[in-house]
Formats: sequence, C-alpha cells, structure tokens
Amino acid sequence: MRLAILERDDDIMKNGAAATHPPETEKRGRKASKETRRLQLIEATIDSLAKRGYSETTMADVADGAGLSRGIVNFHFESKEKLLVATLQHMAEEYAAHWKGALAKAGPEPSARLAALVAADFDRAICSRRKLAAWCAFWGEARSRPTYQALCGSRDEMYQETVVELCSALVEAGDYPLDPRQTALALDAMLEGLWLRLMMRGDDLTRDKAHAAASTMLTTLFPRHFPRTSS
Amino acid sequence: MRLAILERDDDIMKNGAAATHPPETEKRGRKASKETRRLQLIEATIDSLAKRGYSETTMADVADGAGLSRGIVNFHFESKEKLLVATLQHMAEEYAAHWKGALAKAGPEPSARLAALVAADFDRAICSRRKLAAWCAFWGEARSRPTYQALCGSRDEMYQETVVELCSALVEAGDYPLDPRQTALALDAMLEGLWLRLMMRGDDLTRDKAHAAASTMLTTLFPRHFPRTSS
DNA sequence: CCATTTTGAATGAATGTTCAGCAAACACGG
DNA sequence: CCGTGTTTGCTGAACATTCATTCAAAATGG
Repeated sequence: MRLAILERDDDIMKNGAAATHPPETEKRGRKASKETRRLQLIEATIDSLAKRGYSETTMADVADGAGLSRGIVNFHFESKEKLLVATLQHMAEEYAAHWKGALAKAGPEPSARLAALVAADFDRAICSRRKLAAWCAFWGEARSRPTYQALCGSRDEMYQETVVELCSALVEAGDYPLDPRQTALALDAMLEGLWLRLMMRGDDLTRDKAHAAASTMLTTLFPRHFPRTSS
Repeated sequence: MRLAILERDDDIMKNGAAATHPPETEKRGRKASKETRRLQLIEATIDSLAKRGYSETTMADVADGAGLSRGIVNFHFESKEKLLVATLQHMAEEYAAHWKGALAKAGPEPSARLAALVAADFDRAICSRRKLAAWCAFWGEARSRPTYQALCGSRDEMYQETVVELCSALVEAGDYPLDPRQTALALDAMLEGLWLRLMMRGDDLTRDKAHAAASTMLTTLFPRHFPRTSS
C-alpha cells in the first residue's frame, strides 16, 4: 500500500529538498475527485517527462509516480496519447493564464507591461526545471504531431500579438527606429532560446541571469523606456 | 531489389523536388565503403527523426529509408543508441565545421565576423527543415541523457566564447554600453530561438525573415558597426 | 446494495537484437 | 583467364523484451 507523493517541489532551480507538508485543501486517497485525480496524473506525467524524456515516459512510470496502479491512466484518460495531450494542454493553459495575469497586474504603461511579460517568463511557477524539461520534450515531438504543434504555440499568436502591440506602442512613443514585428519576433525568440539554454545547461546559467539578460535587451532596444540598471 | 536513394534534397525549406543525379564520386551498391554506408544510415536517421520524431524513429524505418535490410544498422552501428549518438555527433561536427569555415572566410573585422556567424546559422546547408527537426528531436531528449546533452551544446562553449569575444571587440571599438557576456548570451539565445520557431511554424516564418530579424538586432545592438539597411 | 473507482494479471502488438546463412568481391595458384 | 577458397558485407527470419491496453474482480463510498 504505497502512498502518493502529491506535492511537487516545483523546483527552486536547484533540486531543493523542500519537504512541504501535504496539501490539506484537497482530499486524498479514495476520495479524490475525478478532476483531482486527473491533475495528479498530469503532474506525474510532467515529472516523468522531465526525468526520463518523452521517449521513455511509460504509463507504468506515470502510475508509479502518482502512487497508483497500472491500469489507472486508461481509466481517467483513454489512452497514453490522450494523457500526453491533456498534459500539454494543462501546461499551455497554465502558461497563458500566468502571462495574462501578470499583464493584468502591470497597469496600462506599455513599458511596464512588456517588462511584466518578460518577468513572467522567468517566474518560478512557470520556469522550473521540470516544466522546462517537459516543454522541451513536447517541442521535440511537435514537428511530427499536428496536435502538439498547435498546442506548443502556447507562446502563441495571442502572446506574439501582444508583444507586437507593446513594441508598436513603445516605438511610436519613443520614436525608435525599429520595426515592431521584427523586434517582437526577435524578443520572443530570445525568450524561448533562453528557456532552452536554461533547461540544457543548468549550472552556469540561472534563472536570474537569464532574466537579467532579457531585461538588458529591453533596455538596449528601448533605452528611453527602460532605464539602465546598475547591474 | 530496391535501390537506395542516396542524395538528400537538403531541402530548400519548401520540399523542393530537386532530382539531383546520383553522386558518381562515391561508389554505390555492394561496393560502398564502410564509412559511406555509415553516412547513408545517418542521413536516413535524420530523415526519420524529421519525419516521425525521436520517439517513433525505429530501426526498421531507418533501414527502409536507406533501402537496406533490417539487420543492417546493428551491423554498422552496434545498437540503436549508438546510431543516434553517431547521428548527433555527425550533425554537431557539421555545424561546427560550418561556422568555423564561415568565420575563416570573413576576414579580421569583428563586425564582418559576427555577421558571418549569424549568416552561417541561416545557411541552407545547416538550416534546412529536416536538420532543424532532427536537432529539436535531440533537444527534447537531451535533458535525460548526458551524452546528448554534451553534444547538443554543439552551439557549444567554443561558439559561445567566439561570440563573446566578438561582442567584446565591438563594445570596445564602438564604446557601446553593453556587457559582452550578457549580449552574447542574448544573441545566442535569439538565434537558437529563431531556429526553434523556424522549425515549428514553417509557413509564416521563412529563413530569410528570421535572418533579417537577427541582422536587425545586430544593427540595433551595434549601430555604428552595422549600418541600417533599407529593408 | 449500487455506482464508482481502482487493481493487477493477461494479452497482444511493436520493436531492438541476434545469428545462421548467402552472395558479392577479392586473393591466389594454376 | 579460370577455379577455388576466403573475407567481407548483407539479409531476413527468429527471438526476447518492453509496453499500452483490456477486463474481470475487488475495494470503497454513499
């Protein structure tokens, strides 16, 4: 009779041994509602993707990770494929909700909004090792799977469009000699590239360093809106 | 009696139907040397990775793609794992040789060298769909496999270091208010991110557009060294 | 008790690996 | 130029393993 380890140590980018206490807000064991169990399995899937990669993520591993029996996944999800799609969907929704939330809190000033968007990308909640690894695992398969490809545009048209608009506003306000679309593309690519590097080589690149590099880039692009920091 | 289709139409980013004539420099059929056959299988592996993704790349598919029999891979490579490592190694070496060659041709001027480095990244020979897809397939697995991780740093320390040095030279020469290391990191991430996007959404983003965005970024970072183009 | 959830063994398909044998190239003596 | 033996490259069926899926039965909660 094994016990599910539920709380994710959504890592501090340094596998911290944070022994958080079980979340009492949600009921465990048999009483877990359908949706809760689905979440639990999705989290276990992310764990497995991060630990073993896409190609070695098995149903058994997911079930074990959740502390449940083998057949469980096919009960809550119909198949492995659907579990993975649900997992990607979950991450995409979480990501979108996160940057939209950050934007909402940022106020109306374009520069503040853009800074918030960048900061959101390097937030602990989003930019943890295990989640980056999971994203990357899906990216690797996205080329050959239309479903993934669509969802992997999580940093999607809406995000991209938002960045374009913010760049447009800044270019106009500051009279910068930049093409908003091109600038937004470059910015976006840089953020994604920083994620990739963050995931690959974890030692010599920290979340803070990556965030700093991105912020400095904003300063260089829009010097009149992002004052140079002392760093 | 099937015939191996050897020449890759290293694609023009739009699956061109370039029916190149068989390379006469290398002997085919039974007489193919060991090394040639290995290359052939590696190319077939890249094809399979691009077409089906890492997790669905099978030995049978590689063998079929090369027009050879099932057991062939285990004869020339020892195992699937070793085939994949050899493939990644091949791509890494090709990539390194390519940018080093471009650098050699660029002359001594730092700005020209940096521009050459960027241009090399978007060269047809390197930046074809199938190769980007293959890279991305490996990236997805790199997290959980030390061997891949090491090789995936193909855009490796040496590349990164070169970019840092070029940035340093430019910063000094032009008195730009930039930190070379941070700038190099951002540039590098942007290039990798552009690759990723180039692979994901092939329609609304072409190699030329990506290259243009990268070049514009150079202009913005080092305006006195990269004159603004009319584009 | 009934409905819902969970279990875990059985099943079958997919696939990496092995290997005995075949056939082309080659070496060499006639 | 032939014949013969040997090496080397290659084949494809057989094998073993891994893994997703199924399902009948058990456990749990209401």
